[in-house]
Amino acid sequence: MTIRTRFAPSPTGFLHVGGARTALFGWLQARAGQGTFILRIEDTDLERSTPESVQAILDGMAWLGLDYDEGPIFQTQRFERYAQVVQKLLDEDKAYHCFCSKECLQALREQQMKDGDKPRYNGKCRHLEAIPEGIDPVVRFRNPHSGKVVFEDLIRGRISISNDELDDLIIARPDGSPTYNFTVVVDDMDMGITHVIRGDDHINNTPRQINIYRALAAEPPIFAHVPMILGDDGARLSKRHGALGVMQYRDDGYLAPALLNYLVRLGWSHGDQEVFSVDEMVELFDIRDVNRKASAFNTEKLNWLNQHYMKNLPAGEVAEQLAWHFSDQGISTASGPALEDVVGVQAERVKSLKEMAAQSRVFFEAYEAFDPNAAKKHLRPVAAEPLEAVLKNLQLLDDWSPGPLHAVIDRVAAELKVGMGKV
RNA sequence: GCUCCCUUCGUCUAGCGGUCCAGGACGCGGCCCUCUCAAGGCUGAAACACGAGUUCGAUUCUCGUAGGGAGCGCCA
Repeated sequence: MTIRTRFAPSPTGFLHVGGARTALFGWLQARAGQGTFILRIEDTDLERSTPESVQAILDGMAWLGLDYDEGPIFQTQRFERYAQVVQKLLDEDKAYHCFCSKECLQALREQQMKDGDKPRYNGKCRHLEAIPEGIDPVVRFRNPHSGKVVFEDLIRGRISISNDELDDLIIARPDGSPTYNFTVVVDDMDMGITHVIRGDDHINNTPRQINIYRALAAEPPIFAHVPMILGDDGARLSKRHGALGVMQYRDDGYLAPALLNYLVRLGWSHGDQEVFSVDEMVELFDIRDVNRKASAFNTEKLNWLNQHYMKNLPAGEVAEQLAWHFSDQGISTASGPALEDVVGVQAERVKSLKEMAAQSRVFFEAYEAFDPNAAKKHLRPVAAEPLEAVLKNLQLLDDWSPGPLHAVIDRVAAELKVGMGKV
């Protein structure tokens, strides 16, 4: 069987680390089996979906190097297909129109909660003889009343829930637009998805989705529900509490391979190995080895990995990323040492590229100001002033020349009795 | 409230009945190296949530308890 996986975010914000890890797992599973990885944008919520979010997701995935073979496929472009399937279910009496008002359903829910029951639709419109006038109905899926749904989750193991816990969910709104639990099924079915790898907040939706597959006479895919990621403090990682978009990590000076490595080790391991190249991940990863419990994001460890990659990746590769930070910080690197050399000297002193650029600023300014060929005559007053004092104090000014960078760094640092972070 | 799910050092994890008075990594402490800061080497403290049961033997299997999470939308 050729593996087909997909990542299906809804474009209502940036790509955060939790989503990125889910995408990574799906991507790895596909790459490992020479399968296909598909990107699908779940934008059926017209209210909250934005083109900016779509772009943010695309940017995030591109930065991480998670390339997809098919897509992006937008659900909003498949409304015709959904309508067709809804009609089919209606024709086969596997779905029905429901005329209950939102208010009525709300009242029902409250009553059930009050009685200590699990709120669910009571099936009032299941067998309606008279069709009420003047109401645009929703369409509900006729869920089986008896029996239970059992499935083998690749990560959680066997999960079973009895059908009487489930109610008849709405698959189409009065205006005909489809709802999530229905579109996922139709899409995954149409796209031939073999492994559905998604966040474990979807576990509870899975049984009802399986019922829809059955109604459609389709074989359900294999499911793998990955646990969520908690914040540094162990609390839920939410947008307003520490959740950052992956591009923020780029801006903060992290290398994509470091973030990827960190993310893959969060909830997954291969013996005692900590460092994985992308190729190794592809070779060793198996979704079945993913842990069940939620894990807390640990920035300290990410920092360690980031530095590891700054030191061990080919300097040229790191320099490319570093260049972005120099320009981001408005530092001219026109004159001065080669960026590869900066990486070579600075990598073991800082935790991020952003820091590396910031701390190298003084040297680039020095090079510019003390250019032996031209700058001797016109020291740039503003930038050169404090630096000049430092160098004079170090008696470096006389013999200054763009020599070995690390010697200068070491002498400046020694004089100031601090790490370069303070310079 | 109801249903489903989770539980090894502070954190990420190894462990798939005896090899575990529980191993690795980040972080933290100490020592060494060193003109500073790092980096590097060595080293130390630090965990099987609790209670029953199964078993000759449980971190590992079963069941409870406690704690945590998710879902219960005409959101995805």
